[in-house]
Amino acid sequence: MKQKITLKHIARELGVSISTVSKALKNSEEISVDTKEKIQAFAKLYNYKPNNIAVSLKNKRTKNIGVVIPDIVHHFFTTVFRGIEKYANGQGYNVIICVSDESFDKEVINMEMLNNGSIDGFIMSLSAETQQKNDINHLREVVDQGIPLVLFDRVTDDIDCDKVILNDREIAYKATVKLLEEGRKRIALATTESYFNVSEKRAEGYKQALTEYGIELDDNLVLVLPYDDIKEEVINDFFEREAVDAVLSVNEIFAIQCMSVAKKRGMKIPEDISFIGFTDGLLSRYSNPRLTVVAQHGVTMGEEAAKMLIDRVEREIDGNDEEAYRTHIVEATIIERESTKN
Amino acid sequence: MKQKITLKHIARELGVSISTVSKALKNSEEISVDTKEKIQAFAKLYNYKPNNIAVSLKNKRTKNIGVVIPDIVHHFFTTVFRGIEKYANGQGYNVIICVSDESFDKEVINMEMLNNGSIDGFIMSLSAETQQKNDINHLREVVDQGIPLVLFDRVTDDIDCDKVILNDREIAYKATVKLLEEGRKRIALATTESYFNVSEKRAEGYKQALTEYGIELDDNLVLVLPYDDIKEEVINDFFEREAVDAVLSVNEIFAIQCMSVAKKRGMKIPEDISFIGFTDGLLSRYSNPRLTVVAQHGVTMGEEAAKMLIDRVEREIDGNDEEAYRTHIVEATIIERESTKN
DNA sequence: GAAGGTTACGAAAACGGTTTCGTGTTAATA
DNA sequence: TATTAACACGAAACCGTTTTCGTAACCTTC
Repeated sequence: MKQKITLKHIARELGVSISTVSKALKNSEEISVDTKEKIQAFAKLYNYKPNNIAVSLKNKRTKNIGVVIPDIVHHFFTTVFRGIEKYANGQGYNVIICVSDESFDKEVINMEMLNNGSIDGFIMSLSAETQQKNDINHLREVVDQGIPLVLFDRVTDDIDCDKVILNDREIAYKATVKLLEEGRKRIALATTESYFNVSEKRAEGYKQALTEYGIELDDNLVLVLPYDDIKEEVINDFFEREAVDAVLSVNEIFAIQCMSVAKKRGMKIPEDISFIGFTDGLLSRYSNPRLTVVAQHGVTMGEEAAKMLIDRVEREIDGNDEEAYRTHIVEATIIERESTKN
Repeated sequence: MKQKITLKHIARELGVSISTVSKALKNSEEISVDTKEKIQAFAKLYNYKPNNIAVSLKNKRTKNIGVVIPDIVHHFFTTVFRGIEKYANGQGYNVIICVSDESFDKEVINMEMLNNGSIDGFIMSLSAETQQKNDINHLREVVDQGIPLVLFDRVTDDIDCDKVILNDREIAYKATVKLLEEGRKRIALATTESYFNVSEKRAEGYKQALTEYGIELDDNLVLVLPYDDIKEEVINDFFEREAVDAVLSVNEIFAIQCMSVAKKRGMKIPEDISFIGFTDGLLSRYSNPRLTVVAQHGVTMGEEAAKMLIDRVEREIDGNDEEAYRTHIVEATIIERESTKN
């Protein structure tokens, strides 16, 4: 078991000082070519790698970014994370990830765990509970400390920082219009229980489209489902109660489940009823019929978030601090598959 | 923007030495109650948090663990990661994750990025390419350096370290037996192209069961599919060519796709044909019919891997180094749903 | 040959903690 | 009153780097 080698070891072994070794390995002009070659060869031979922790302490930057998300076993967050990781690694940054599990307390604890010098900045999407309570003191604190923060998807207007969001309202509007253009009259909205800002925005788009097409809003057509453990009866009762000829769903699970119930009730898709869901995950791709979806381009969102964060981190280092906060909007697209008419 | 406060600040402000502050905050007996109270109150007021980087440098341990996996947008790995993160966070460890994207080079680069003092140990699952080449010098190197390493799922026999694996052979055997007990005679195996050790083990179990039931092995019943971009025709041709009354699939995607083709060919599930897939993901749960699966208990695997790693890290610190390497076997279970007979 | 300029390197401070050891003050004891 | 022990704290080393500054030794130049 060979221990990691340090500057000190090299210096002692070669009979020079630590500073000389450090400079030589950075190819400093200060050191003679002979000495540099000797030191570099030795370092290479023993596979010297600077200790990152020491460098971090000295430089006051870690090249780590902290990601706090509500869930990882979830297609959208996974793809966003993929984007973050991809961009960050490309820039030589590592990614430390913590999962809040939709819990406010865990979110706070996670942030505290990371906010002790371990990271250069945060990328976050708020937990359900945080959004409900709208308690964002933990975010305020990091912003006040001057630690760069980028919020994505589940953001809050109450905090001033960089953000990456989807054009939720517009795309929901477009999706609804698409259903209307198919001739659908009674379009249901399958949405979440607790109030996520994204669900709200999607509902706005949905309503706007209906209104523009002269269709009266009917609250009975809004089906609110719990985040998990969805009972099929609930959906069945809904279909029993309401004559529905299309469903716009804020996620793919709701859409798939509604589709499944509709099929069981003998409805033909897309002849009798159309479906559009948010999130272009595996479920949509392999469902029967394949589900028309709103692709959220998670990877793009992640890359953009990482870019915004890293740009700001590096700007801070260079001293050009005061750049205004931006909100980047990622354009969702509709992927037409078999659950809607063409 | 208030800067983070350090021991030095507190010391200066309170007119004591840094050592006194450090000790007071650790509630050392050496410091008088008065002084301690004063210092602790001050620290609390200014929300003092020790700088993790400095502590890491001093202690030579980071309380970070590095996870390198082939893919994150993949249900199984995601659940394992969830388990790792859960256990690790509970023990006060953070998790840095890198994705190798099934590429050998990226795997090596990722490990090098982390192996410079940033982490106390690795948890890994090998990339497809690494398994193909069976080039494991990068693993050897970290093991030689005495850095704890835990391999899970996609492991190699050629490296001596802690491992967490599934009882792949046995569970594939059981699944096949289940199909045989249903009276199935021509059981297909849908498997991957490149040779993953897990696919191989599953194939072994499959073959063993057939042999024990006196059924001659027929290589024509083994359907090898590419990892992505599967063409439906390939599967259709397979069904056209071979009379198949059951399919055991090494993952859920293959199973779902085969099921979809079988349905299109007019076969009744599970009357005419049964399906069992590995991985209890969303696809299986929401497919039609719902797919009977082998649950790999990813969270358990992740927790176990994290536990093994952290135990070893902490043992090393305490000096009781030489504990033999273990291989923990997680028992998969079969979840019966609608794609098999009861 | 004195003044000034390079060259090539080392000493030391700094990053923010932890920890060992030394020491001045006070209290207890003989 | 002298000795000693307990108490409360500070100095300093250390973790592994980076970086500033100082300085011998040599080289120019007039």
